[in-house]
Amino acid sequence: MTKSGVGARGGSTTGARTRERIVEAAIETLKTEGFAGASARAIARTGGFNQALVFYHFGSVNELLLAALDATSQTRMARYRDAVDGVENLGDLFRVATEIYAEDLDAGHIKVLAELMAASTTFPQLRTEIVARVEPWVRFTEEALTRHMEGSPFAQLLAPKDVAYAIVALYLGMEMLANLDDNRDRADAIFATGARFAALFESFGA
Amino acid sequence: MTKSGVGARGGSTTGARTRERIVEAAIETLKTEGFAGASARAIARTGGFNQALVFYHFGSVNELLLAALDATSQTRMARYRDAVDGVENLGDLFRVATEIYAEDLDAGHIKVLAELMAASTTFPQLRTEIVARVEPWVRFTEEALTRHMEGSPFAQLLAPKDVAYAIVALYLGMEMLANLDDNRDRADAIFATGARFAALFESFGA
DNA sequence: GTCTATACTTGGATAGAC
DNA sequence: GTCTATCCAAGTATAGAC
Repeated sequence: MTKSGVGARGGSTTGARTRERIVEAAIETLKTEGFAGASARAIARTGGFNQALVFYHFGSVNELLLAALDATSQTRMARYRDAVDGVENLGDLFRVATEIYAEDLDAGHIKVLAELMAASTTFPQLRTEIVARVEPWVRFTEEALTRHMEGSPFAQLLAPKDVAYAIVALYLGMEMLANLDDNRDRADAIFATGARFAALFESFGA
Repeated sequence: MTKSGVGARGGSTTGARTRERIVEAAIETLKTEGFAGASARAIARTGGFNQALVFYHFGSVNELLLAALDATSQTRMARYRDAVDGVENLGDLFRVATEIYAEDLDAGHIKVLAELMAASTTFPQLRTEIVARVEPWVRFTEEALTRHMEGSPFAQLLAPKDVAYAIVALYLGMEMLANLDDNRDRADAIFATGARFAALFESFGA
């Protein structure tokens, strides 16, 4: 509703840059302080700007947080798309997924999503919005799987849609667990296990 | 710190029953309103008692919420232990896990944990406490797996500890996703896929 | 478009009556 | 051990100056 005046010229006005700064600060605060700590005041403190700007540019804190989720999702999706592009087989897919996931974990990208998902219990208005932002990830995973599972003898056993859903769930769960004990090793071990499995699959498929 | 006077006789005084009522209300509120909605006042409203009792009996809201997590964890652990007791093979294990997980999802048992895990980002004091309460679940899963994977040709490929960690992560993630879109079907599909896999494993092992 | 000031609300927590 | 009353801190959101 409340929007800054970005003209039809498409140039980035000062207002648009401020919006970006606010979104960045929101992401950072969400990562380090969690949802309950991501108040307008805390976000403003993080970004070094005025608290009232949040409401001027985004109307409410929750709307800002959704914009923050949009921003991370977009950059992360681009990264994943790019990385998955050069993949030739299921083993490669696993290796690539392992690497990027390590990035995610270190940088806390998934945390933004996880925090907002948990918060959507308290703020039902968030739910629909978040569903719409999770769905592309399930679809992306499903498509990547479909491409590389075709012809595999496991294709009949495993519906890509289900596997994709499970993988997204696993990512979320690992993020939560890893953040809890500050231990990436176990997530790494899971990927290693998955990789061994993928290798096994391919030996059957050959 | 602040504790009600439960005497050495072990009988349940009125104070002890009130504690229980508060814990139950906390669980209920956490499930329906989420962490951000689980204020002392909201919990008191749910349980029909006075808000000040939370502080008298538990010192702070967060300490109450941890007590709530303890309570659900205990009853759920008992349920899982009981159900897994009669299991003879990996296929059974899957069937049983599927059934109880459906209960969890419907009743929102895991939600209590998921909400508190997300909140632990904001309240670091919660973290250590929650780690201690997650660990038994990983261990329980690991032990159940170890019992039924022995002798399987996959035992060398899959370290029970890693698989257990992955399963706990998967449970958490599925809970979050299922609550998001109010759709249990996909979680069911994942279990069904897992069951087909377990059957495949056993056909190899026989 | 950004800042200051402020109104309003909710929640944590305690004191003191019962 | 429970309730009423209250204090205080923090947060959302808006009005109005700049």
